[in-house]
Parts: sequence; structure tokens; C-alpha cells
Amino acid sequence: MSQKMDPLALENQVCFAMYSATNALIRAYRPLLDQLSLTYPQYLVMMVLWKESGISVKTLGEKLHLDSGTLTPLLKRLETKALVIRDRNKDDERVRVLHLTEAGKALHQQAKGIPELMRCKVGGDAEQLRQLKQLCENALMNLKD
Amino acid sequence: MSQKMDPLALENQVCFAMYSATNALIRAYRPLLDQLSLTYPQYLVMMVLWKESGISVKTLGEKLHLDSGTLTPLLKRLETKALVIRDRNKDDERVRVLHLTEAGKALHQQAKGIPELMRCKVGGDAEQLRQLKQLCENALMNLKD
DNA sequence: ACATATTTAATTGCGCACAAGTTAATATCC
DNA sequence: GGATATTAACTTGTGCGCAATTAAATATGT
Repeated sequence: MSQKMDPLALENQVCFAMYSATNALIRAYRPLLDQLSLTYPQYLVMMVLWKESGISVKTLGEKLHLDSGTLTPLLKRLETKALVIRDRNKDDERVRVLHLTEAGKALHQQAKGIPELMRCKVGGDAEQLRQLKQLCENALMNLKD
Repeated sequence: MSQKMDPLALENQVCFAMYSATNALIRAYRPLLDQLSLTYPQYLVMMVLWKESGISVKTLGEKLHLDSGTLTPLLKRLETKALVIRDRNKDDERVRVLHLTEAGKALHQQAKGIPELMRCKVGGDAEQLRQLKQLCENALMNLKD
């Protein structure tokens, strides 16, 4: 049977292509994020909080598609770096309310240049990037069903 | 400034879309791969070895874009499961030569149904999947440059 | 009101990814 | 041949992802 038709060949795996490209992308972010002392998942958390401070771990997890098993230790590390405060909701002691410190807010300025630098590294025109993003979002939606 | 134009908004991140979709995909593989007692990266290694046994860790790493820091412990786990033999090249004692056991080869049959089952979960027509794969491969190539 | 169920986060344990450094074998240069 | 450089794999340490479990606070039903 030819390679072209074998569903179990590496060349025919959509997921492997996405997996490899995502790993490479996160690797490419590293030298930029190192300057902010952030990992890529930490950068995602900061992006959410720059837009909307005071949300819960649950809300953050829904936005990022991550659970508390991932987020709790990550948020503790951001707290250790004095970027985030892990407060508690006074009306419901179960929920953590996440706030940025002044240092956390200030980091937004330093991050401003990152998207443009990354666009250069990934290459492709705006239309291709829009398509890639859309196809990934469709796949995610189908998998969440 | 509107969300649409803010490069630091989550909705405008190609990488986040890829990252979330890849995580979801690997999560969707899990119930299928559990039946073979494989993780997704282990499944990738097995796919390579089903095609071409007797390769080195270095060659395997080039195909999967992974280094020995990832592969060495993973291969040891596959050896513990008696799916892989970690031999040595007689002419160059530095290189590990990877072989499948009979059980490792036999697993190929059990894996045959997985690609079709996954295609259903991801959804999208053949053309969209081809495009998604191609766009990821382009991005990976640019990032490797 | 009290028992039961649900919800939110935290915890535990495992397996990646990967940077950085180590070890051992082979290749290269003089 | 012997010193030096290179190569292949291994090791160590950190930070995810995530399944599964636990703990504590709140909600619900009667």
C-alpha cells in the first residue's frame, strides 16, 4: 500500500502537523518571553488578566481551556513573581479572585512588541493566518461538542 | 482600541488557537490510545517504527522534531511495556538502534481503526483537513528555517 | 433545620517538552 | 599516535496538561 493512502503514516497525520507546529511556535516564543520571565501558558494567563482582572480560576480556565490542576500551580508561580494576587471572593469563599499587581499591569507595555515579532517568525500572509486560526477553532469546537 | 485590532487579545492569537486545538486533539486520542496502553507521543514513535524499524534515536528525533531528552525516557517506557528493544549499533557504540518486538509489531493491527475514528471527532471535510495540515507544515518550516 | 448534592479549587501522580550539562564513543588534525 | 573536537545519547531540573481524588464552601430538597 502506498504511503499516500496509509492512514497510519506520519505524513498523513493532521494532528502530528498541528502538534509539531505548536511545539515549534511555543519554542519560538521562548526567547521573547524570557525577557518578561514568562512561559507561554503564563503569557496566555497574563493576556486574559490584562483585559479583565478580578475573574475566578474557573472563568480563566474556561477562556484558556485549562483546568485547575494546570492553573493553580501556574498562578502560584505568577504570585511568587509578584505579578498576580490570588484573592478570595468575600461572598463565596470557594472562588479565587485573580488580580494583577502594578508590576503585572506594567508588563503589558513590555509585551506590546511580541505579536509583531512572532508574525515574522511564523511567516505566511494575513489571509493564511486567518484561515489557520479559523480551522483550528473549528476543530476545537467539534472536539468539545 | 477595539478588540479586533488589539494584537495582545486572546481572540487574535493564531498560536493560542493551535495550542488549544492540539491539546483537545490529544485529549480526544486518549480514550482510543488507552486501549493500546499508549500515550500520543508514544503512538507517534510507534507509527515511525511500524514503517521503519532499526533506526537511531537521532533519526527518530528528526522525524518527530523531538530531542533525546524527550525520547530517551519515552523509549524506556516502551521497552518496559515490551513493545520496543533499545539495541546498540555494533559499528558505533554511541547510537541506539530501535527495534519492535513481536508485540510492538502486532499493535499495528489494533491501531488500524484509530485514524478513521479521529476523523469523525475532528470533523471538517477532506479539503479543510488537507489545508489545516498544509498550513501547519508551512508554519513549522518557517520556524525551523 | 438538616441531610444531600453540587460547585470551586487544590492536590497527587504521571508523562511529556525542552534547556543545560554530562558521559562515552568516534572523528579529525597535527 | 596523541591531543582536540565532534557526535549520540543520557541525565537533571523546571513547568506544563490532565486524570483522578480530596476538601471545603455553598446550594438544594424536604
